[in-house]
Amino acid sequence: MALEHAILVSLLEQPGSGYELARRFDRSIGRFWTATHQQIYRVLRRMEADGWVAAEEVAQDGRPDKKVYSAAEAGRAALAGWLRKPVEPETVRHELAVKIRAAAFDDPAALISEVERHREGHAALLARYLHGEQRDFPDLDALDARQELQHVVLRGGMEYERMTLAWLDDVLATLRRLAADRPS
Amino acid sequence: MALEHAILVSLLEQPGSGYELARRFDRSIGRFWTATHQQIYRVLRRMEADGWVAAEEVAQDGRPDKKVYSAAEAGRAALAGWLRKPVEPETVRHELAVKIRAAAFDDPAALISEVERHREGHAALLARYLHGEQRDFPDLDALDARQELQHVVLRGGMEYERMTLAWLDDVLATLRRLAADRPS
DNA sequence: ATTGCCTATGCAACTCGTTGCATAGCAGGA
DNA sequence: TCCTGCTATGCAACGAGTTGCATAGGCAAT
Repeated sequence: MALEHAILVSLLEQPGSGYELARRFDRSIGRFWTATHQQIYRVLRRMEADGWVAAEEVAQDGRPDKKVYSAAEAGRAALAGWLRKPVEPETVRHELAVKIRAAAFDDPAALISEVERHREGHAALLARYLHGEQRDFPDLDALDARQELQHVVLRGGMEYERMTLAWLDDVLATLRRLAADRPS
Repeated sequence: MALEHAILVSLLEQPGSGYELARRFDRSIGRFWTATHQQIYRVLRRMEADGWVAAEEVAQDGRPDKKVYSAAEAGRAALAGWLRKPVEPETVRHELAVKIRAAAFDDPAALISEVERHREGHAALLARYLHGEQRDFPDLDALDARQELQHVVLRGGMEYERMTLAWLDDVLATLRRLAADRPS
């Protein structure tokens, strides 16, 4: 259960309501840990019961009330404990790789447009990363510890997208070669 | 539900029992789609009921009987349909990235050994890929369509590991710099 | 006026995936 | 001899994650 820890990190960086957390998970944090608002609300209630976070009801004008959560001392301690515990390697689910192997039993050309679609998505994500870097890290020589760590994660995301784009080009070249060799 | 499709691909490449499939998922296929034997047995029963696979009981000598499955025509058709349907981008779960951002609220030095452990795991996996490539693709200039597609997926895995190793070196350098700057 | 979207939280039902355990015969080593 | 491990399948219970729906007021556009 790492969702708790992802929420704790997000709340330590900035307190917020369940709704706000859900939107953060749709944007920055969600690049490496996805969650829906349902999960977030449920886990927040459990974390509040466990004393990991503190909630404060905030009445608003012309909007529903919200509960603003912030990380409590027990939560910070739990996070520190988790940091020191080894984590298993991620379980991978790479559907496109399955499709590529499946193409051997069907028409390879049928996959080309799907791979192109994925390529566009990754290119757009890389562009978003680069844009976000310019906005959030205008001076890369003057970062504090927190920003240094955020930026090294961002660099990982950018390198992943670059590598993926190059690989998808490789896949496309392979599919086109196979389609030319044996036109079905 | 893509487990069905991963199983179909594996059975098209080579028929086998649930147990054999589980071992394949631990080795080759499992690099991009993980599954336990429990999932595989359950899904195989459902696929047999749907007519996607055909099963044949095989009595063995000195071993329990096994049910050898092979892909049926309906399964192949379902796979072809799936190939042509767009697939959503994968939901990412990158626990190490969460930990790195969490280190900002704790001691960055506490993460170093964990990152080194991950680095070793990725280096070992890359070595296994390279070894498998030598074994399964001795002559890269004489591949049929199926092998071409298997190899392009393997290239993706290798590139991913190389990129990850470089990134983890970057992470380690960053953590060590932060640990030296503010020794706690 | 109505429609649709945004904020904000939540219930209920479902599927997916994991974990622990059970059976059962055979092989190999201490 | 006992213990461990491999082949081969499966049940039962649980936890994680998804989907559909509900509420409820305000805002903006058609």
